[in-house]
Amino acid sequence: MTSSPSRPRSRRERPAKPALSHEAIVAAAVRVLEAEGLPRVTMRRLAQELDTGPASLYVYVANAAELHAAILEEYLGEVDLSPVTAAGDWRERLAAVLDSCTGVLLRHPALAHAALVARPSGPHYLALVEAVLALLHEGGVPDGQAAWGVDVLLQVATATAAEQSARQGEQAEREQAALTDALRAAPAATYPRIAALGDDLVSGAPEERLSWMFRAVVNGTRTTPRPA
Amino acid sequence: MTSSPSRPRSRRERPAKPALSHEAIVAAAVRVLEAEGLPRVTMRRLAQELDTGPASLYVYVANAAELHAAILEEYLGEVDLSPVTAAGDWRERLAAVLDSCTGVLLRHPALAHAALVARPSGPHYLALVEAVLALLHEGGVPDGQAAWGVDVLLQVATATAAEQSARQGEQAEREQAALTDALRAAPAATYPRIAALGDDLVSGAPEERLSWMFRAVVNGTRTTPRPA
DNA sequence: ACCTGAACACCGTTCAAGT
DNA sequence: ACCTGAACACCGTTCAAGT
Repeated sequence: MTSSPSRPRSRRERPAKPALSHEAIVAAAVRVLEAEGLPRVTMRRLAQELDTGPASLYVYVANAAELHAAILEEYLGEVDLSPVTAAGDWRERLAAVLDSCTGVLLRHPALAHAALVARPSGPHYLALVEAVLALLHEGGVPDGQAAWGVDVLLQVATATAAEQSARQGEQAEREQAALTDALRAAPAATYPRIAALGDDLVSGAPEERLSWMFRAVVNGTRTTPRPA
Repeated sequence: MTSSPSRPRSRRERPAKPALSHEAIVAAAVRVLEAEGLPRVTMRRLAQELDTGPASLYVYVANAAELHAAILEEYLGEVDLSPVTAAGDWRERLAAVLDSCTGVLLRHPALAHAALVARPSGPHYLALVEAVLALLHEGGVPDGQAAWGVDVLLQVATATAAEQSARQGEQAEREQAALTDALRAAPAATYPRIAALGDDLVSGAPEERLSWMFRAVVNGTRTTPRPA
């Protein structure tokens, strides 16, 4: 955000050469992500966006992985935490927070994938952990179980988004079809339970399944004591 | 490593130019994976290993992602399914199968990561699904819940391995330390629950936590009815 | 002291041209 | 018909050299 050195304009089309900084790089990354998708968020593309060479970015960012984590932190701020203080059943409000989290990750597919690799530790991530812990506490879940349960819950939210987002495009649809076919064609002699359950294995809308998953994991967290 | 064209040998050090096939490519991939790690399992490296150009591989493999899925299928054959027919508590035997699955994925780190992206559908994967279903059935878990539960269980096994394997190397250790610090330093005013739980959030050995996770998800699967 | 051009060592995938 | 050399369009990261 440098000022134009010649004549000032009330509204410039684009800042000629914004000063480099960690913040500016993350902002550029978000811009490119929104406009061109995460595969294009590369050090080189970002350098181009910031009108410099790729080497310059390494003054502010350790590597590409750290950058991905920073982008993730940024987006975690979009998770709707209002259900924490809303009225209603704590389970439903917890599911709402987790649904929002999955939704944010799904909105920018490959981001979810980054979420599994990079462990964030910024304020937005902490706020999300706090929200889940607060709702588990409200539901009377013992502290020790809540402490470990928050991990599984966020993992399910993240992994589901990562899976879903990976299964986009024609190739992934063929893979999904291959799995459905393989399950249906599984011989009852070798795979009796698969045969017995049949289409039930792939039944239900994704949201329905995800919602059940969250409830199941919450119930498990509530009822499973930690080892002594 | 070409064979000498002059005199024949009873035992060549290495086949001069193995015939190309999907099988041969996967075998070469496993070889390179074991010797050099997954980052080196690239189309180009494999082509070199098979003494040809990268373009030739595309006659037998659609793309790099499909190849990763094939490698994963291969390794899933190493999962120990013997607990299915062993004696003892079904929960413990189910945990043993899932532990073995996580173990296989952890043995070759980045493989787990591929497992989240590529949905396999080969016989080894089906056998794993069958094993989990059989044990849930033995435990009296209703069919519908088992059908959806197997997804969460394998997801937890996979995601845990992916997380763990991503957290290797110096950089990842610093990230983990940053998270621990951030949790400890979280001000009680903004993050009361995090502050209340303290070190409990990062307590326990990884295996202990994983074992608890499996038990919690199994319990949740057993007790959470599917929507009508 | 701070920044970066240019290079190093790679990628996946395609396609025209060979056998 | 089957295979592939060479090219296209990229990567992340480093470091010597500039200002």
